[in-house]
Amino acid sequence: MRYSKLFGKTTKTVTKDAVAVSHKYLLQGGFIRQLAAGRYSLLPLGFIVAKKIEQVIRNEVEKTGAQEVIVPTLHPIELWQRANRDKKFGPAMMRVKDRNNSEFTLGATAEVVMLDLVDQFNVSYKDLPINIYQFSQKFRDEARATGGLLRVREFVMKDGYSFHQDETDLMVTFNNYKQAYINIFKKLELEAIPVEADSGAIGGNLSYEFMTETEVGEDTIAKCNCGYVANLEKATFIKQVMNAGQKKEPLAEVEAVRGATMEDGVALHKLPLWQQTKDVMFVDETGRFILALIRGDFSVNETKLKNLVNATELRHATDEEIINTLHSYPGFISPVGIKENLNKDTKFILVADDSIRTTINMYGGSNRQNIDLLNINIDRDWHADVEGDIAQVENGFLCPQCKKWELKLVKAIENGHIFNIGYVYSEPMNSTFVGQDGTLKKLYMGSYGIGIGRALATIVETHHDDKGIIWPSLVAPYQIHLLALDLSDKNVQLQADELYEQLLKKNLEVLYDDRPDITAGSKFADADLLGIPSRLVISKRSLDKGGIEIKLRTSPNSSVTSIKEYLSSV
RNA sequence: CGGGGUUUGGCGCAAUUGGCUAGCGCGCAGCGUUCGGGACGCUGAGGCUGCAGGUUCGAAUCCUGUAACCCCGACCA
Repeated sequence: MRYSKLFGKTTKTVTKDAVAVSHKYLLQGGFIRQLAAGRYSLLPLGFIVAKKIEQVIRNEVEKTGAQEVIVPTLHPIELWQRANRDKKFGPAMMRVKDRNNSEFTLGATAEVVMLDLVDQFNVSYKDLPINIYQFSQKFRDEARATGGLLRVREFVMKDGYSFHQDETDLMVTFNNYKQAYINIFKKLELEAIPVEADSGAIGGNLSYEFMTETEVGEDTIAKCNCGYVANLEKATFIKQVMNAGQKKEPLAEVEAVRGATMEDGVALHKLPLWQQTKDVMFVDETGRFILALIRGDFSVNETKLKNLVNATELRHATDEEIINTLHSYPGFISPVGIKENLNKDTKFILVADDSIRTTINMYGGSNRQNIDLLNINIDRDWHADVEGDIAQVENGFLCPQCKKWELKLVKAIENGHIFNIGYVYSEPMNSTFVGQDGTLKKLYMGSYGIGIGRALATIVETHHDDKGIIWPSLVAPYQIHLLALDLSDKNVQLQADELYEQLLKKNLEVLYDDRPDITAGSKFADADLLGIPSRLVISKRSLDKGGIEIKLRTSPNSSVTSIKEYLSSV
């Protein structure tokens, strides 16, 4: 490609809106342009990279037996409703109507469409597993798009789906896919760690996210030197026993004129934070109140809580609700006696983090203003409806795996996600296959996604220097960046054009900077910015030295070789 | 959705006690000199100052409304 003819140019300045490095360099290099918030065009350079990433994915994924298909972008809303997905995905779904007033959703993911497709073939166990995938535009009305290509509202995703007789059968494909993803990210030179994760809106009981550590990541993962890694929504830690063995003292009521914070409680009672009860009141999407109880030095992870109590949405209860509906008082909520004060029609559940068992004689509110209770003990003074882990991991907490080292929280980008979905969709959609015994059985399902644009941006995030991008060779838009300097010199011009033609004849991917009136410095700067792996310079000077100068983007040094020699080496 | 901010040629910015023809740099086009790390000179094109309404002799500047975009948070594959 002659650079003079390439659509999309480099720019010296870039909008101040570009905060993430990848956003900045991709704009500056002419890889992408923004249309609207979270909606980007890929220019030729960006599109070539995207296609190369797709090819890497295609090659690896097909090793799992996956076959490529393509399904429509607009999905009949009824299909999503049948699978109960419209509620789970909710506001992130884009909806449109056609002229007949039929409602569609713009595909945010395609589990139900693929399941419906498979269903049409009346499959038997002999057909299974079925393993299909596509590359297609996905639409998600994200609350907030950020970081250029890192989180967008419209993007190309590779989404794969597999259908099985049972979980055992799925696990074969699932593990193959896991390996395929590991291979893909290795080839893309993205260090993506498989992390056990929450399945979120896709559903299912086992999922792995492939996380790449970067400063601009929007997810947080907990890591330990021993190798333990988990998404914050899933990560656990050792909750050390504090005073659990001690003697239980009698429950006592004391006056407590204090503020509503944990610190106020510590200051007033001169007792450790961990001995205080933390009482957080949530309301879920059904209007059910959820009192989450946890040791004072921990905090509640809302995703864990949601999963534990089967809620899809949580919000904090308002002061007004705490006073009028729950007959308690903000800052003085207590598990002791709260249920007895409720009206019959108030839906309420009391959840305790298991850390509550590591300490006794706790102190905290009494559901009345300015009165605290001392020596609160579970089982004696109150009972939890549900007990489990709802605690948020924090830096320095003890690793649950090795039980020796501290967990570190790091920022990461989720670049892929594979799900063991099970019967989440085949159940409501009644999707079945004929088993060996002749009876109908439910299809067991898995799904596997990678966002192309996000992978592209993550590569830039992790492969750049202060001058620009450094593309891994497999996904570089071109392999060779040929710079011709001194083009006013006829000889140089001739030799450069000739060299370009020769390289093309060898089927090499060459970007030829043939701009006649651009200074050397600009061409070098652009070459650094674009990040093509190997740079060739042909100029009066290089020809005087015997040929062309070769420099790799990754190296500060260059060498000169004759054109003939170079051509025979590539 | 809550908090903060921004909006002036393609990009980065300036001009507000309301007042000349809305400036500057980059970029773009033409000519010339240059030519190994973002050269220089001259010339030129390019703006309904986000949009709508209002106040005024006069609005980029004041008022009202509205939209888009960015950041933090909430949310989220």
